[in-house]
Amino acid sequence: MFNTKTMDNKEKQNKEYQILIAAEQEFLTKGYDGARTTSIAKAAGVTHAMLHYYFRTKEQLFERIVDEKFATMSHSMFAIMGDPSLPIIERIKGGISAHFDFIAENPLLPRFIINEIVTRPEHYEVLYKRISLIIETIFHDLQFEVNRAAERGEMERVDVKMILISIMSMNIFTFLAYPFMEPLMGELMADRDKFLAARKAENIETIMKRIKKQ
Amino acid sequence: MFNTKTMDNKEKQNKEYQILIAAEQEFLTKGYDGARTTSIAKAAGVTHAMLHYYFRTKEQLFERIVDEKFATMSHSMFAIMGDPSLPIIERIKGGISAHFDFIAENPLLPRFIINEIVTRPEHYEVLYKRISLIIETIFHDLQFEVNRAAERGEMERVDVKMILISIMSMNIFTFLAYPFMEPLMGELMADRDKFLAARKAENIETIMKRIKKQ
DNA sequence: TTTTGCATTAACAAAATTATTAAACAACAT
DNA sequence: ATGTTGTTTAATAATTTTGTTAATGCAAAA
Repeated sequence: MFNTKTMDNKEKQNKEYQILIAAEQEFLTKGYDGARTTSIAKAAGVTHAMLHYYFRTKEQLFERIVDEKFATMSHSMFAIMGDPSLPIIERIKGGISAHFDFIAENPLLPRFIINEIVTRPEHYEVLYKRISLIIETIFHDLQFEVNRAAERGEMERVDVKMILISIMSMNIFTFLAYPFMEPLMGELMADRDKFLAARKAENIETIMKRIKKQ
Repeated sequence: MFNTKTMDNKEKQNKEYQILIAAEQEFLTKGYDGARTTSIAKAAGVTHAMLHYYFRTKEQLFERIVDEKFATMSHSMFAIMGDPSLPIIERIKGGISAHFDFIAENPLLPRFIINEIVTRPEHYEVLYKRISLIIETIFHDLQFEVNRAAERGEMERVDVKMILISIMSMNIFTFLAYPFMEPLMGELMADRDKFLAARKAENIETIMKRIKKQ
């Protein structure tokens, strides 16, 4: 969603903003190639000339959405970091949970980002640097804590990078592949919230068992 | 890849087959919307009128690729089942490894399937039934073995469905998000094979710890 | 009130993409 | 040789989608 704090009500109701909202939905669900500027304009309740008036080209409108979604992705990754004031085990537990919740609120984000990077490598440079920075921050801090805890015999001395990948894999895949899991889960899937709660618990349990001292 | 056993050399060199090969590559990397029939024709070394002569429409050509890729996905899922003659722990270990290797040989498959299902729900019905069948087979058999082993105290009594999701999550995400991991992994990523071997080992280790008796 | 600047509309142009057709060609059986 | 069948090419049609423009409105500043 777009920065609502710096937008007053008038702005929220104006056409430019409506176009952004509609574009976000269209690009997230259909990707750049599948998105249609006419369809965005229609959903926003404006003529498609208006769309071009405000954003010039489909490409420029898309860039606006990409920027915003990359920022959201950064936030989601920071969520894994957890609360540094907690003991390391609790901290990782909380990080997994927070990351899961973040993706749950942005379920279309992972597919969008993955597709963008794979099919439009020109975006890669900017994202690469952004991710590197995040990873440096999270990784060094966490690995330091993990090493200390391992020395105290509280947990295994694990490679935090590997653990981070496993956490992201399990959390993100839940939403990427949600449509496939219906036939797999049967009854449990009937209630989406129930299923997600069970998956979150399972992901936490899996990582906890991976890092706990045997 | 297309059934090469029933195709002699003459057929392999013919235009229809070349179009299929080119279409597979184009659709897998760019998706339906991003793919261009002219680009497929060019890559196949035929005029684009030839493409329409053989396959009538882009849609029909695409269906051919979808059918083939859905079949490949089925095979990948069966790989998780492992060798039923082995003890359950070894069997699951082998299943994870085989599944990982299968995806490694078809790294574009997961993104293609996920995008198809999300953006073209009309395919969902056929896939739903196909997955259901596979899952029934794999799940019942594995859960039965797991329950027996759990009674003998050899492992935890886990929900096999949850374990299957975790395995697929970690194996598939490795390839879905491969481009993102470069900044995360640094040196290790320099050698792709080394990284994949490390990831496979980590996925196996994670699941083993999850199911082993504490 | 005039001017200025942005917003809006409708019509249209341009480009890209998919699809068709008519005619030429080749292989081959009769 | 002739007719039949399927293949190939070049040209072009049709459609879809993106982008532009000129005219008009409208509200606030000068």
